[in-house]
Amino acid sequence: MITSTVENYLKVLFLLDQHNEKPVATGELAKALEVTPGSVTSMIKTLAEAGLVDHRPHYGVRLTKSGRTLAVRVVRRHRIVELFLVEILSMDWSQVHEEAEQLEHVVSDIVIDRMDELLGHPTIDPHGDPIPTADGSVPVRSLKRLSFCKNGEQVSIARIGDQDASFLKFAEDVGLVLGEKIEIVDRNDLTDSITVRSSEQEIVLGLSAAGRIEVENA
Amino acid sequence: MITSTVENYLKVLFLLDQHNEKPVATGELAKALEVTPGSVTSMIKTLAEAGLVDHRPHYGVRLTKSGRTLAVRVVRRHRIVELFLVEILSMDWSQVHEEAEQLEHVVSDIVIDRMDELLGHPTIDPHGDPIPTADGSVPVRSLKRLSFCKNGEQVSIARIGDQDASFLKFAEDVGLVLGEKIEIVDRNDLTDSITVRSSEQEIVLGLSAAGRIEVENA
DNA sequence: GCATCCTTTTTGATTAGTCAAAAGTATAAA
DNA sequence: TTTATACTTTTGACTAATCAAAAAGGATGC
Repeated sequence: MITSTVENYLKVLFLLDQHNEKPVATGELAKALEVTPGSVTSMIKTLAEAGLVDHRPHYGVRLTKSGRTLAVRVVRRHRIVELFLVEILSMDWSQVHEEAEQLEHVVSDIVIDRMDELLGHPTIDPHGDPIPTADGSVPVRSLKRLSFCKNGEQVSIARIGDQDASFLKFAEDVGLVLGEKIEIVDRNDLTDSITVRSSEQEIVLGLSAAGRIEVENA
Repeated sequence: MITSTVENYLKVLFLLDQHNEKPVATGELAKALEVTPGSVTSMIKTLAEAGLVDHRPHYGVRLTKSGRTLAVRVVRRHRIVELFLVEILSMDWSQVHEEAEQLEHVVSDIVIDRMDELLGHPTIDPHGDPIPTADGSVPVRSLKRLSFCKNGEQVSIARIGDQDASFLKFAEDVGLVLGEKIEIVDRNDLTDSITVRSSEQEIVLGLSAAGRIEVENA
């Protein structure tokens, strides 16, 4: 039986593996899952025996095909649930991650299908992350970090993947919401900050905060 | 921490305790939870130490006040979720019990409140069972079994608490749905059956099946 | 009063997942 | 080459929940 714990290991492995091209280090996984490295090693052993991951000791872990399939299913559930909570239950953007973290392990396929239908087969979740399709394909978006934009560029907010509720709340408050068009007013390496103008106001962000926001050309 | 297992023990204890006036026997609990009697005894010991139940060995178990409070919260979550799945996600009556059985342990109070609001603060779930209020009170309905009705009585369907999906499906198919008005055409002890007329058709039921349907005077 | 039967409790083992701490490896610096 | 450092793996122990099987209670019949 696939427990929630296993689902979490696979999901986090999938999410970490997207950025890195290298296999995932056990320590990295331990940090992301908030367990000790020893726990990860022993669980990885179990997952490897079940054929869900490939493990080369002292090197790293990678999902197998069947591991990836399971992981993608969990991610799909998570993202559909998040969007559902925001759109249908009018919940706050910043609250839904925690909630979805629990629900992703128990909602049935039937429920997910209904939600998907009710939402009109959406392709992105409230944070701008792609929603994997029912057949397991994961759309890829080519986005760039706001911190890499140049003066004068016109872009629109495409993703704020951050899971920190207070950052999300701040972004929403200053009008940095998905789809919002902004112009780069001043990107300043000296002060380590970037100033952008939305339809409503000018906002100054530190470059590291701006790095957590992704945009596409408007 | 309150685990799902503990929540299930408390919930089942609450539901069993409603019918019986005697304390619940461990064997009864074991049957309802589909575990061995030994498992129940050891869990009951744990619950008793946590002050959630009173246990008199070789006699029976009863919820304490705090145990009951927790149990009622679980039942509230279960019933709101069931209704939500039927009303908002258009799921089948017969499927939602299983689903709610999982969800009841993970949905947050915020989500339950939103669902409750969206549903217009309902008082009964899809099976006709009362939905406990947020402050923990459980409305009582005075219903009688269809099998106890007399010829000529006019009643309306008030509750079909059965959790067997195929029985629920049958009831729905023949139009025995909540609120439906029916008349008792022939209650026959000899053939152990009862014939009722709804607006659409005449239906013959065995008395034991009729015992699983509860009605109120129309 | 005592044997019988059914239920309950106890005992010992098992599984999943975890942690703390010890032991082992790889890499980079000296 | 040796040593230091950082990371990974192993080991042993613990908790929650379970089961199977043995032991103990309690009610009933005679």
